[in-house]
Amino acid sequence: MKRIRILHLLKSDRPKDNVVIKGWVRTKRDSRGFSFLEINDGSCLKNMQVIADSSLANYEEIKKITTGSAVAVTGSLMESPGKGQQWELKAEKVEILSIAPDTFPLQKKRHSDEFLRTIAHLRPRTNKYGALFRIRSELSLAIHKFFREKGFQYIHSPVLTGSDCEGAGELFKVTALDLNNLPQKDGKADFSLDFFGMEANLTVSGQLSAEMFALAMGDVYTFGPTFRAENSNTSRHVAEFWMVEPEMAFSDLADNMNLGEEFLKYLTGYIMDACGDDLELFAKYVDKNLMTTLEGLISSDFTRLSYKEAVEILDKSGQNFEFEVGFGLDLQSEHERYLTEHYFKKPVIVYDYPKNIKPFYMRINDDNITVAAMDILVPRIGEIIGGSQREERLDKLETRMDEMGISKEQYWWYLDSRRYGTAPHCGFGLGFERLLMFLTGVINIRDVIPFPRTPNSISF
RNA sequence: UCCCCAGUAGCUCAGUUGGCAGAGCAAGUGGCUGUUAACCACUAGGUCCGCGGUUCGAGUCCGUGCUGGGGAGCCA
Repeated sequence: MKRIRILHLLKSDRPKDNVVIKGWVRTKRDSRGFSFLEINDGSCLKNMQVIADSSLANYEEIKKITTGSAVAVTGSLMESPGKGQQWELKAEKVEILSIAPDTFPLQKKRHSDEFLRTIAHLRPRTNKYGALFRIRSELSLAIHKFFREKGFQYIHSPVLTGSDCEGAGELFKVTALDLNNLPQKDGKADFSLDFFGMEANLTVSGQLSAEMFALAMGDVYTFGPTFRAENSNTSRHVAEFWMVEPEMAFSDLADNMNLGEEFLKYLTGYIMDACGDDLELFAKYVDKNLMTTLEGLISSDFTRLSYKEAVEILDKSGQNFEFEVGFGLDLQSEHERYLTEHYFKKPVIVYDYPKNIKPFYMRINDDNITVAAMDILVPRIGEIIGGSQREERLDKLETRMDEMGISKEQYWWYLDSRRYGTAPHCGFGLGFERLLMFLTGVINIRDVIPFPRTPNSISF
């Protein structure tokens, strides 16, 4: 008989006979003559309370069931006479699929996030991480739904790349050469003998691929893993993370800001709607202000101001910042958080940054000093979206690449898009994990990705 | 990579001035007629992160290494 998921069973509007559930025992409470089993199957936060009577043939075995054991229960769904749950399952058969020995590391009480990271393979069996990864799954779906409704097409940008893209961060090198016996040429490794005949890396961004496709298919997006080999040891960085990168043809920076704002509001509303029970756990135990923050994002118009105005506000703030504020200097975490958390108290979009702190592909403004860039800042996270209008004019792009010492030969294909039917276009990148942190109130990025990759840590 | 903090039972943590290694939960045994992170009693459980030093005596003080965390930079 096919198992029914606890999520669906708990939504039943009437008693049901002959149902089968399969899952893991969260806790067992024995009474004289019968036992209560709390079963969780991962389909939802709630457990199914199972009543196992001593009249069951294998009751002596049932009494030995431990936390973490896997069971299949056949029985009748009945109204529960006890308080705390509407339904319970009166067992007719309890099949013990496997008993977890007493070394099972999860206790019924709360564990620290630090400890759970050391058993990342078991943490989805806890309430918090089960809820988190259900939200992660729903959020992925919501991203596709948003773009589909907007007429965007999904592009699979490559994971292996020959270019280093915007020079964003350190690269993970990819090779099929024998690292213990590297072929040498002029004292260096000879990658002409490697699989691709040249150096290859894991991608740091799908943007350049997305641009090529936007200039063919109109509106597109990528959503996939990206890799940075930076030795970052913070609660906001991992070496492998997922990024969403939309790219729109025939659009300018204002369109880009509008899309970013609409996108964040859609996703936040979607999760509040689709993940009520799971989100409630985070509002209750992780961040008491979570719902206020999320509702604030949905209901407010994001403040839009130029980088120049932002610097003026910071200058006049009277705050004692650790880092200097001034035109031409990048905004630091503390500056971004001051703007969104204290000064405006809502999401903020900063645009028109000085060109010297931004990459080569951003469109130069008429002042020849700033570029058409925009960052969206949200409370608690800081920068959650970074984007720009791209430089579509071939001569300006080449000049800028020369200035910055970027090889035009290597990017011949990128420049081709500006030779043949170039058009204004723009896009942005959103760190998927950072969005999850914002939506759940979780403060460490290692806790919103199934198996985090950080310096010195790739055991799982 | 830099600055700061921490490491005691399977887990969460206490351990006073340097003087017998502790509690709750988990585990085991027994009890309890409907429990809700059940409850009650009992049992068992320790390389006090590693190495070195000071001392009559170190979980406690000093040095060093490792691991984890917080903050910063880099960035998403």
